[in-house]
Amino acid sequence: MPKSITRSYSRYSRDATALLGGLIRAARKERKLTAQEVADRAGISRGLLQRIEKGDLKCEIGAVFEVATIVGVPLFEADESALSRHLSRTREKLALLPKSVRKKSKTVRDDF
Amino acid sequence: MPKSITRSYSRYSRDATALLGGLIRAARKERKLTAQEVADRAGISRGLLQRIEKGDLKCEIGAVFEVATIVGVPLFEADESALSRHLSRTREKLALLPKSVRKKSKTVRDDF
DNA sequence: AGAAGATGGTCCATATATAGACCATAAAGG
DNA sequence: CCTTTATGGTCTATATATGGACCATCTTCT
Repeated sequence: MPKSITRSYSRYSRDATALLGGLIRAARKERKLTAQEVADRAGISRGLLQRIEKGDLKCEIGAVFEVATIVGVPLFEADESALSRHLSRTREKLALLPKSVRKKSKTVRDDF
Repeated sequence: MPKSITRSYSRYSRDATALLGGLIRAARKERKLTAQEVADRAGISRGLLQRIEKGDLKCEIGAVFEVATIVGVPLFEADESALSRHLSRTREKLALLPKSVRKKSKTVRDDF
């Protein structure tokens, strides 16, 4: 990330991340799990878990999803098999779409 | 991340990330958007977008969610207001839960 | 109230994700 | 078919996220 960039995020993205973090924290407490315990199970540090629960946008998605899985917050589909099926269907669908998106048709009838 | 750790992820996390990436790619193509266009709009590099669409677990969640938002893949709730409401409810719920999770009650009646 | 423990924050060193340039290939469209 | 351009990959430098230690404060339970 050379230029030292401060990335901007839409409200939707921020809300979604904050919501996910909140759900994780709530789920963790309902299950009476310590931050340290969950962090250990996820193979991350307690500090990172705190940031995830706070809705920090700059955490790796793998860590966030892993924690969500551990405390029982469903992503997309509740069960694994449903998710797998959905994944397969998406792959099939993707196979049908054009491989490349053509942009420069140019002369797009902006002539009048 | 001192110790040079290769993080392990559950199948569920991997599938969820792959699914999200696939949905993003499918949505992008349906909308006839070039990888470069979406990357520019999201303020990220084309390379990162490729990794996101491939379901790379080590991308920052903010970038992933931002791209999803741009191409129109819904996170949690479809519309923003619903998401905001859900967020509020989660915050309220969280306020009711105990602030700390006690673990060492010890002497948990394992004595018999 | 006191003790034990959980949480939240800071700081630093370092592993690593990212941007950007580059190249090769493939695919769309004229 | 031939041109154009989108895609996918590699490589490098650098910005930065993370782990770990530390500390202060607050909670819970006795």
